[in-house]
Formats: sequence, structure tokens, C-alpha cells
Amino acid sequence: MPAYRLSDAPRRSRRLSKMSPRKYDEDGYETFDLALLTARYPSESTDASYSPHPPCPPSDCPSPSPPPPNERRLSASKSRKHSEDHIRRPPNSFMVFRSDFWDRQKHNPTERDHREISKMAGSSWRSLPAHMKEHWRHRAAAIKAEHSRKYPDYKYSPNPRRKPRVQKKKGSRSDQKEVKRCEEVAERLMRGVSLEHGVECSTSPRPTASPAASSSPVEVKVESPEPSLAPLPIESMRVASPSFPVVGDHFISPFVAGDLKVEENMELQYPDFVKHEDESDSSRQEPVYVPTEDIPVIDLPARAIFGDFSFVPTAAPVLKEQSPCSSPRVSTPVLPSNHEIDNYFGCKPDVYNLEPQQTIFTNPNGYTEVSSFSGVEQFGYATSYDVPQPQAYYTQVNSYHDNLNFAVPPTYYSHPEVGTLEGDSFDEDLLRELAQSNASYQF
DNA sequence: CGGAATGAAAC
DNA sequence: GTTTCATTCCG
Repeated sequence: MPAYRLSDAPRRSRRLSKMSPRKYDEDGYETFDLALLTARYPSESTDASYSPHPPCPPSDCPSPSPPPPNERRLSASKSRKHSEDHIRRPPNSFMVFRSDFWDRQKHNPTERDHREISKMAGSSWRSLPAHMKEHWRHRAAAIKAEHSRKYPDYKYSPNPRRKPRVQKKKGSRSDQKEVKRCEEVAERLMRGVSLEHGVECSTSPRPTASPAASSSPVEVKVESPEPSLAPLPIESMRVASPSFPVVGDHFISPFVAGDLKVEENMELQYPDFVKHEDESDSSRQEPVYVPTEDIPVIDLPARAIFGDFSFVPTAAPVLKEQSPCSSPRVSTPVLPSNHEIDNYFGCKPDVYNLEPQQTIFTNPNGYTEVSSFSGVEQFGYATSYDVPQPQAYYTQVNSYHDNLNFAVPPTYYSHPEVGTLEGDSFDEDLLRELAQSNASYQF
């Protein structure tokens, strides 16, 4: 049974993240369709980078098996890696994080040397709040789950050990001082400190194989007016893209720009949303910090759990000016209108425009997610503010990653036993039956 | 192609 | 405990 609500604290509407869609260049990301339930993969990726494992419908794609053992044996790791049938390991949480870390900066990088990028990512990682690390672990777990689905026979089989005895020095994962300094730089990045002052973590000269080389310090260049890396006062913090800002425990999306004044007991909330077709609309209001208690408590029905999948029907919130919602096709949760949702949550919830092949599902960790398709962010991020049906809403509650509450049009409920609308196997009656047999599900 | 990070999985 | 390899791309 998936852990869903981790906290007993009241659910409050809060939206801390609205990252722009990201594309993953490599397998495991871009092709991460998690087509547990639905059929089609994207026809093609628009991304210039090519996935070595092109998308392919599960039905058409014989489940890949690991390369023949002998072939694996004789190839060097490099050629093996590049061989067509080599199946890469799923990335661990840090690798996913690092990819994201780079993704945020690559369009406007202050540092191009990936040895430094890695150092900064490492620093950021170590300073990441636990719940955010959990977020990345959860993403890695989902990627891994998809990897297993795609390659059921995959087994990690590293090359035979070549250097039996090159003992890495204890401190060689970086010299302690260097770590510290880099952490300071990374912290600035993480907090979204504007980089306009030329803060950079200039690398030590290229490290040689000699362990002594690792002791060369990281030089931190900070041009005036900031002479040092003294911690920034939070109240004057400037959040700028590209950044990965964290305020206290909270993740703030990079698109949040401007001076934010943050005080204790305040949390980020988006203002009443004004329809913007265009992100560059200058009238767009920035999110503001408000007292926590001012954020309306959300009282949502319990999550329905169907075996491996679960859904949270978002009941129509009680609004002052309640109006009928979009009409569901079957007896499913009544979806509030966009306007109602905006009012209710005090902000624009992220909206997913689900493609036919997309679906809502609960991943092995018990988190609700939207399956991905090519070129579009797969987890928890808005893909659009336009809301043609079908659509799904979610708001973030209590933390960045957990307690996602979805409202999904009935046609997009999916279940292994029920199927999805996409397939012909979608069985509304069975869905209804399952739903009714589950006391926690409320229509 | 090494390297820089962290972590999973295999020895 | 030690090694490889996941990501990324500059030097």
C-alpha cells in the first residue's frame, strides 16, 4: 500500500515549483513514457540529441534482453557502452539530480567544465534538504521501474575489474577544503543567487593522477560588490534563473525572479492567476510569500487505491460562488472548473494536457505521476496553461514532491485490470465496480 | 578519453 | 571493502 500522505498537517495549497519542461537527452528520461497502461510511444523526438534506445511501443518491442555474455566479455567498456544493444544502467538519484542540475544551467552556463559542474552538483546534493533528496530518489526509482519494465531481463554486469588494487585515498572524493569552498559556491547557486556578479567556482588546475593535485584549492572569484562568500541575508536574496534556489526547506522554481522577502512562517504562494497565454506577459504576477495560516486548507477526499494504482478524486471545492463543473462522462469525481480551482487554491494549479498515450499512475513509491511522452516533462511540472480537455490538475501540498492531488477526467483513469480509454480494453463498468468495492473511494 | 560528483550493484 | 558505471561535455 503506497504511502501517500506523510503528514497529518492540514493540506494547504502551495505551489513551489513550476519548472519549465525539461528534456532528457538520453534513454531513461526522454523515453520514459511509463506506458504501464497505455499504448503508444511518441512518434519521434524533436530533441536534437538522439536517444540510443529509441522509443518503441511495448507491444511492438520485444522485450530486450541483455547482450550475449560472450559479446559482453570481449568488448572494452567504451565500445561496449556504444554498442547498440548495450543497456545502460538506470541513473541513481544523484545522477538524475545532476542531469537536472546541468539542464538548468546549460542554456546560460556560468561554468562549462563538467568536473566543476559535478563538484557543484555534489555540493548542492549534500546540502539538499532531506525531502528534496527524497524527491530525486523517487524520480530515480520511477526511472528504474520503467527501466525494469522495458528491460525485464536486464542485469547489471560491470566489466571485469581491471585495477584490482588502486586504492582511492580516503579524501580523494575531493579535498575537504575544496569541498567546503565549492559548497559555498553551490549554495549560492542553490539559493538562486544572481550570478551577475560573476560568482564562479573556478577549478583547480587539471588534477593529475597524483593525489597531491587534489589539494589545490578552488578559487572563488567574487567581483565587487561582494567580497566574499558570506552567507547572503535571506531577506535580500535575489532569485534568478538559471538557479536552483532553496529557501529554508522550500524549493523555489527557477522562474521566480525578483527580490523575495521571506520571513519565518511564510510560504510561497502564487497570486490569483490571471490568464496568460504567454509566459512573457509582463502583467504576470509573481508569487508572493504569505503567512502559512492564510493558505486555505484543502480538504480532499481520501485517495482511492486500486491495487497498484491509486487516484485522488478532487472533489469540487466548496466555493462561495459555486457553479457546475465540467461534466464527467461517468460517475466520477466532479471536476471543478479551472476558474474554481484557481480561486480555491488561490493559484493556478499546474495543468497537464494529457496526450492520448499519457496516463496518471502511481509509481512504485506510491507517488502519483503523469506518464511522459517525448519532449515533455514527465513529473510534476506543468506543460501548459491552456486547458483543453482532457486535463488533469494537481496542486502541491506540504512539500515539493509528495501529496500530489490529481483530478483526472474519467477517461484517463487507468488500471491494469481496467485498462485505459486509449486501449479498447477500457472497461468503465469494471472501474466503477472496483471503485465501489473500495470504501475509500468517493464519487 | 579522463575526470568530477554520488550511489547502486556486483565482486 | 572495492570496483564499475550510470550523466555530461570540456580540456
